[in-house]
This record gives sequence, structure tokens and C-alpha cells, in this order.
Amino acid sequence: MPTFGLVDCNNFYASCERVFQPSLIGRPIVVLSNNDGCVVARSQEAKALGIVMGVPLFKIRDIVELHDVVVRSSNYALYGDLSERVMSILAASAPQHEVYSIDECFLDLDRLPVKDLTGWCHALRRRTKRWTGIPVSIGLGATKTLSKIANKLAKTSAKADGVIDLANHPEWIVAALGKTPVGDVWGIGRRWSAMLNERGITSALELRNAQDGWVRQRMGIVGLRTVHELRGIPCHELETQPSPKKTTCCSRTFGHAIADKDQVRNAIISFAERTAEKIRNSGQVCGSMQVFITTDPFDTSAPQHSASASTTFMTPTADSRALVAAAIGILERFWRDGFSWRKAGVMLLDLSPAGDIQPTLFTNHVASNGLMQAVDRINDRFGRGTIGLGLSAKDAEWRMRQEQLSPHYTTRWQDIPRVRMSEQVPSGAEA
DNA sequence: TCTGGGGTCCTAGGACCC
DNA sequence: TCTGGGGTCCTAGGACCC
Repeated sequence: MPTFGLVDCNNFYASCERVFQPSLIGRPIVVLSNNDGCVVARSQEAKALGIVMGVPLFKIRDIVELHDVVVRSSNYALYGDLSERVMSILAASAPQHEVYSIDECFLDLDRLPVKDLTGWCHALRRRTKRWTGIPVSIGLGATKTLSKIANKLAKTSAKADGVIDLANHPEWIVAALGKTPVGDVWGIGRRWSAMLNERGITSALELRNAQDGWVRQRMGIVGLRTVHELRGIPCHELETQPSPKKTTCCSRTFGHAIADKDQVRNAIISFAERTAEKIRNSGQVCGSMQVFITTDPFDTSAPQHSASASTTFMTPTADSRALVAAAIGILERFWRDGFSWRKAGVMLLDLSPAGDIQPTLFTNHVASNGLMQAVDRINDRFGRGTIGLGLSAKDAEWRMRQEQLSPHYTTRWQDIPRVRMSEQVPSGAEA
């Protein structure tokens, strides 16, 4: 029987905010989405106040004021960097591992020369906390799905102290599944949860006991795999090699709706530049591109419309100039006056390794690659957007709001925290 | 007033082929 | 009158994840 471990950082974004600002410990914190729109992360204290995931900030203004909730814009530079630190500790502890998301990592604990797995997990928790400041919980199970459930229980059970092993305690499984709402099972989202509830299946245990044929018919092969995983039959392997992306996307909701074509074009241009940087960074080229714009679905008084179109490249490319030109061309094709646009995006599709390009007679890859490499190096060294195609204004109206942004403590020299020494050191000394 | 962004996989149906 | 069987590829849409 395999043993999967799932390490999950507790309230990750909120915990990151606390690492360099310990005065936030014990206080309710919410972290907002881009544009400071919705709540995307909450500290335990904020969850206890009844603030739910995804709620728009303006709907919880009263709670925020009444309980003095700390509000932060999302600081992905900080979260990404702390994530890498946590993951490197996990990688050193369990060589066979899969970084599953910014705050989660699956571990293969089978071949570990360890007798007391629970003790080993507690030690790993302590080490991660001490070295990074980030608290984690660890769940163990015979499948990924079961390790997810174990992890969730490890977070909520006071007795568990952050670690629960369902793999070596099969006698706990029925109770664990019985108290897990079916919607909390990995792979069961809102739609399926509602459908299952309607049919009297409310717990993970009831889902585990459902008939295969029925599950296959209602939820397809994907749902059936989840049910098998609940029974301890692994259907999802550990993926130790991150697989290359097949698509990539850059999209934004604008600060406010925009009717002016030039401004929308400027936004599209910078999205196209950003996606181009992304795929060059991963050593890929794209075979086709899609551009889309939509009006504000929440503004019921305004006429609604969404438009999108795509184009295919004769030779796959990652050249900013080619991608920006293509994006502008696509926008021209579907642009319509008379609407106020609220969101736009550029998607690159059919990504493939840059080395696989079949050159044609009509493109000069060597010159293109050299220029793009120079651009990327300059931006890497002096900051994103230092140089570009000179078409997109820095202070454009569509740029996102980030009014509560914490410093980039670990990734920007001028933001490095300063530590003031205590009395016994001459005043003014800083480290 | 104010509502995120970036991905994956699967399936059904249509076009087309022999 | 009576109109097969088997396959591929592509796309749009729906479900899910963090």
C-alpha cells in the first residue's frame, strides 16, 4: 500500500504577511485578489469572523471596521519566494515529491527509511516553521485524495497537532470520511456537491459507498476515479516532473469599464508582451493566440457583450513583436464601438519547446532570439517593464489597484527588513 | 461606488475520411 | 421503398483545481 503525504501551508498568504510583520499574529487578516476586489485568503481569525472565500471586499466593510481586520493586497513576489523556501525544505526531506500548488506539496513516503512516520512529520513541521516562519499541516493517506482529507482533519483537530496518518491507521478512515462533507472532497466542486446532496449523498463516506455504474454515469470517469481514491485505490500518481504548460494566459479586470479603443488596445499590447515573456522564460513557443474582451457582467444596466478571436502562426514564435502585432490584428477584427469593456486577456495556445521549431524561409530566428534574450535580461536585472515595445503607458487606466500592498521583503533590495538591536547595543545600529 | 487570475482534463457533437 | 460501420480530428463547453 503506497503512502502519500500532503504538506499544506496553513492560511498561506496570511502567514506570509505575518512572517515579516509579527504584530499581525493573532489578528484577523484578509488578502485581496488583483484590483483589491475579492477576498482570496484569510487568517484563522478572519475565518472565525465568518468572512467567506471570494467575497467582495465592499460586502464585508462592516466586519472589517468592527473587528479591525487587517487588509492586504496580494503580494505574489513575497508569497512565491517564501513558497520556494518551503518547497526546498520538503524536497530535501522527501526526494520523491510533487509541488502541487504555491502552498501544497505531495510527498512519496514509501521508500523513506523511517519507522515512526508521524514523529517524522512532526519534526518536518517544526523544521519548516523554524526555517521559514510558515506553519504547515501534514496528512497521510493511501491515495492523494485520502491524504487531502487527512490534511484537512490535521488542521482542525486540536489533538492531531498538525499531523494525521490515515495510511497506517485504516481504522480511522470510516470516522474521517463520515465527518467530511462531500463538497470538501478533492475533485468534488460546487456543481457535483449540489447534485450529490440532492440525491442524499452528503458525506465522503456516502460517496465512497456509491455504486460505480451510477457514479460513472453522473460524474464520468473523473468522478469515478475520485470514488476509487476514497476506497484507497490510487488513480492519481505522484508527478515528480512538472509537465510543460500547454497554454498560458494574461488577463485582467480593469480598474473601471473602458469604452475607448486605444486604451483597450494598450492593455492588450501589454498582456501580449507579458505572455511572450512567460513562454520565453519556460523555453517555449506558441502556435496560436486568442484574444478576448468582455463587458461588466455585474453592471446589469449596461449592454452586455463578449468577443474573442484567434489566429494561428505559420511558424510557432515567442517574439514579442510578432505576438503583439498578432494581438492588435485580432482586436481589430472583433472590436465594436458602443460597449464599455471591463476585462480583457491574451491566451497563447499550442505551446511547444522552442528547440522543436521547424524554421521556414521567411523568418530569421537567430536575430529574433538574440533581441528577445537581450530584452529579457535587461528586464530581469532592472525590473519587469524596464524596456518593452514602447506602446503601453505605465499609468494606464486599466492598471490594477493595489492600495494595501506589503513590501517585497525578500525580493527587492530596498524592501529588506531592518532589525533594530535592543538596549545593550548603541542606538542607531542597524543590521 | 466596489465582484480575481491561471490552469487541467473530459465529453459530446460535427466534419470528414474510407 | 429500403441508406453501414468504423474511424480520426477538432472545438466548445463544462467540470474541476489552487
